[in-house]
Amino acid sequence: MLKNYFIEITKNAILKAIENKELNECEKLEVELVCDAPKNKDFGDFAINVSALARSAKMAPPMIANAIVKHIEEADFSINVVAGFINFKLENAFLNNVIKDILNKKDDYLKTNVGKGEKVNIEYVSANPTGPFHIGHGRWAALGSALANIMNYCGYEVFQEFYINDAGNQINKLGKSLEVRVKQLQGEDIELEEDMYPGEYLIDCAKRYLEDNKGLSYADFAKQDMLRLQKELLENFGTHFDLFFSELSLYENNEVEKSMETLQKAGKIYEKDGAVWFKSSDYEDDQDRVLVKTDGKNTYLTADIAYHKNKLDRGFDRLINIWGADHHGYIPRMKAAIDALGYDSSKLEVLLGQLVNLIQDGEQQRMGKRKKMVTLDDLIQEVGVDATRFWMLMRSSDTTIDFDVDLAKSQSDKNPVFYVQYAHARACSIMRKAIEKRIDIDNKTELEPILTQSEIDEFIKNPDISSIFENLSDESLSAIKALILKLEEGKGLLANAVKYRAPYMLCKYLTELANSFHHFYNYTRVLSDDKQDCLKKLAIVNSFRIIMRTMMNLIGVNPVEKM
RNA sequence: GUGCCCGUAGCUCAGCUGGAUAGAGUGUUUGGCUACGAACCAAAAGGUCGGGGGUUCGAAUCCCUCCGGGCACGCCA
Repeated sequence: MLKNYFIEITKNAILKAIENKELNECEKLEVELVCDAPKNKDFGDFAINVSALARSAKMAPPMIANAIVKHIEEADFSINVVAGFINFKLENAFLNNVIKDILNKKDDYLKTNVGKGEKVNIEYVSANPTGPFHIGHGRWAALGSALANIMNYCGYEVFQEFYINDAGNQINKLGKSLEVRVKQLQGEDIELEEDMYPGEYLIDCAKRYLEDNKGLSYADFAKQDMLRLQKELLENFGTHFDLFFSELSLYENNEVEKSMETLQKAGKIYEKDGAVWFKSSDYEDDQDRVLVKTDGKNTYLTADIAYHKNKLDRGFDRLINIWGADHHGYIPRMKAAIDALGYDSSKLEVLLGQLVNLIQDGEQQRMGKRKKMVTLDDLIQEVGVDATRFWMLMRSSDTTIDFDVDLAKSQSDKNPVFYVQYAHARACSIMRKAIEKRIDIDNKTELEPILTQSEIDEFIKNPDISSIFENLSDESLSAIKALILKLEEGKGLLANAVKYRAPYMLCKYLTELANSFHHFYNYTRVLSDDKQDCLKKLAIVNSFRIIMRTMMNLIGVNPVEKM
């Protein structure tokens, strides 16, 4: 990465300057120098601010900068100093190397080994199998799968998991609700009771039950039916799980019992008021938690402890759970349980996402509290998978999303995803045009294509685009430089997105990159009869296409070639 | 009351490991298609970075405090 390259150079120069007594010793030599693009492009392409050294070196920032610069040899770049900033301006050879590198590594160009092979389990969505997903689930599905993709791409060994909450009381309720719906279809005069599931989706489920109940109970049939629908939707939404883990199986395999025993042996369990308690207040939790209720049934936590033990026993170095912010109070007890079981709770990382508010008819609605709620399925039908995913991912997960359904429908073509896809499709179109036959407008005769695919392939093997930096307009030249630098930025950006578990950074980057391309396109004619010139510019277009599709694939948005 | 998240342009949001003139999309106004996709580009206008204090050469960014909005504080899942 270019930024790190300049930081290295600068650090070495600092050492030399100190050696020559041109710079006072500074304690904060190990300070992290930050390299960024200057606000003002006239200063250069990258800038390092040395003001951070000012205090310990007891020198004014400009003097420090000048002392350092003496020890940097200009190569493919030039330097100028403004105040405490050392500005680097790239020469053309630098840009040429970026293009060469991208065309050489193709879809692997953005890879950095951040993960170092660490085994990570990402658990997300994990809904009850009692009905269709609401829009909020869509956020977790998009976030989890995008995070899994970028971590996997950057060197983690990622395993994606969905925990099926199929053991609780809600399954009985689901079964009873289905029973009523079935009997209604059979003509019985019977109504749903107060605490049953009112959704009309169970009517369809009842129809399927009547067609073929497979010899299952109402509850089992409904559960399997709902789970099947959920799985279908998730796959359709570009979200793939390696494992759907059943809560019920923890009971069937006695794993709940075993983890309870482990806690017992650790002395972290006691009885009080007819219930069994976990002494989570021995850790960071502010109070103890019930594991077995007075009615003899387990709480949700009890099985969840066994589940996390199961995950840890499978040898993951790290567990990432994606939870809605409404579950944040649950974190301390889960961490306490992991510690009490004898594992390291720092292996558990909980990514809290703020909720999605649904706005309908100008009114805010609480998720799942209304009968006529909009499901994720409805939304996808209306605006499509790509637009939905992009919309869910483009905001930091720390921000509550107000999802105005009507706005999303009416303005679906204003969704930034189309801007991004358009840029990619445009680039693809240019690539196509280059090898297609043309029509001469004046004579209405057919002309041979400008280039053949094999000519392009040959050029791409060892591209040299240096010469196109001559003979271009100022606008065109600066647009090309900006585009190439933006392409190069992708690698560092992706590494950061992984580090901060923040796929939204990719959306922002994609929008910026698309803008750089559109800008470039506007000032630079790519196709012409000059074959060599064409090949060089196509190399840039192709590089753009590669970075674009790599990033889009990572967030699960389809890099369409035509639209 | 306690804990967590948020408060930045009319609206939706970036920027928050402290650094140059606080950015983008959208909306408004204006200019740009006889050549590769105008679903595009460019320009203008638009700001007490919620208020106040503090640390610092320097604060949207760190600390304290207050205000406003959201979420959670179950023997629900």
